[in-house]
Amino acid sequence: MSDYSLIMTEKQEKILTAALTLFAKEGYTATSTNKVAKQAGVSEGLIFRHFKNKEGLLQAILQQGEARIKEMFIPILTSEDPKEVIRLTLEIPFSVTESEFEFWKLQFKLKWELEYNNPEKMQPLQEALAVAFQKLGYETPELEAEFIIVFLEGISTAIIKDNMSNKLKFKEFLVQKYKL
Amino acid sequence: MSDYSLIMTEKQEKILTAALTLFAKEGYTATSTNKVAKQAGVSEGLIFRHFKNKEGLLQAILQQGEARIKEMFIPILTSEDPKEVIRLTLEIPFSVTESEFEFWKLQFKLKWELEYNNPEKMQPLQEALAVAFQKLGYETPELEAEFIIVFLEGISTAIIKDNMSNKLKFKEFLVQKYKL
DNA sequence: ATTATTAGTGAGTAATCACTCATAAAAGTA
DNA sequence: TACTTTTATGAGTGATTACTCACTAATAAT
Repeated sequence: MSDYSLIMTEKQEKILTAALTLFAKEGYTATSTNKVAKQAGVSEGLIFRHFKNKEGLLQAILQQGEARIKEMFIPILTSEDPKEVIRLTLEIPFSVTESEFEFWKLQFKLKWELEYNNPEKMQPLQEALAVAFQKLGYETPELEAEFIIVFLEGISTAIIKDNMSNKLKFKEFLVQKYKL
Repeated sequence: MSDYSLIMTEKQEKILTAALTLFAKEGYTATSTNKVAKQAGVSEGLIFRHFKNKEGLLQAILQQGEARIKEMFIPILTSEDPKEVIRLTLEIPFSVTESEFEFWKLQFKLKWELEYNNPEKMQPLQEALAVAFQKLGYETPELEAEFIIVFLEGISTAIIKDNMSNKLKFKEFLVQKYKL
């Protein structure tokens, strides 16, 4: 995976923004580079000048987004309080801001559209959860941690697809369930 | 949604089988009708004779598969034993047979690729779960039911993507968690 | 001021897309 | 057997695809 410079021209950023929006809404394969160019108000050729090809454009988007996601994990991975680790983890899908929403949706789409499979991205979080459950005296902390990770996939999907009856109530329910 | 006859020629079935395999593996949009025809050993025109267009082909696949899925739900929805209702529900993703696996994968892909969104498909199951949890004296049976439905999405994803460390152990863990 | 480098354009290209259609083979019916 | 209907083919079509390239505009370096 090659790196993309952080210094960008105005048009380069407009391409990335337009592509993220369209990829998240219509899907990567279904979005043509022509469409991206029009949305960004840019000639189609410029996309290939800056990002080499369509896949390079996608990689640039992913690189930017993943850097932002990693920052979200820092407070969880550095916390010493086991209950806080669990609470912060469960809160992740509820705290996805408007601006990050598109990127989250894109990631879920890509998981199924391409063989963009990286469960190891959740590994550090899962290990932190296992430690937390152990501290709290749970019998099988590793399984409890895996349970949460698996569950996280479900909540995220429900939230992104807007299939959750009442987010706040559900969140309170989770807090109660784990006595956080 | 139009109906597709259950009586089919040999080639018609070969088209459906090939399309299911390819759609599940490569995705609906990314799979060309030309590819389907070649995999089925059939001329491309035949697809359009039998299924009108590419979307009709997809609908025929979904119609067949959904009928099979519905049958899987019958024993759960008719059971009087609340623990059995919960146990059978949690067992669903673990009991997806080899032949049904492709269809399950396709459904998950379509959920993100197209706006093929139908959470109401799970509604009867969710209601049955709510009744079950109420019978067992849970404080908030509706939220417990929603919890299971949300969780089901996570387990199914993990199993389809083969991200589960040990299916059997995890299943036992769930049984213990709900004292089934 | 001159040169070199980068940013940006837009017409053009081969390949692929879903889909049509004229025609033929096969199957069903009388 | 003769006729009708259905099944099947495969070449062909216009639209769209990702991508190239010759060229110009702007910026940076000497």
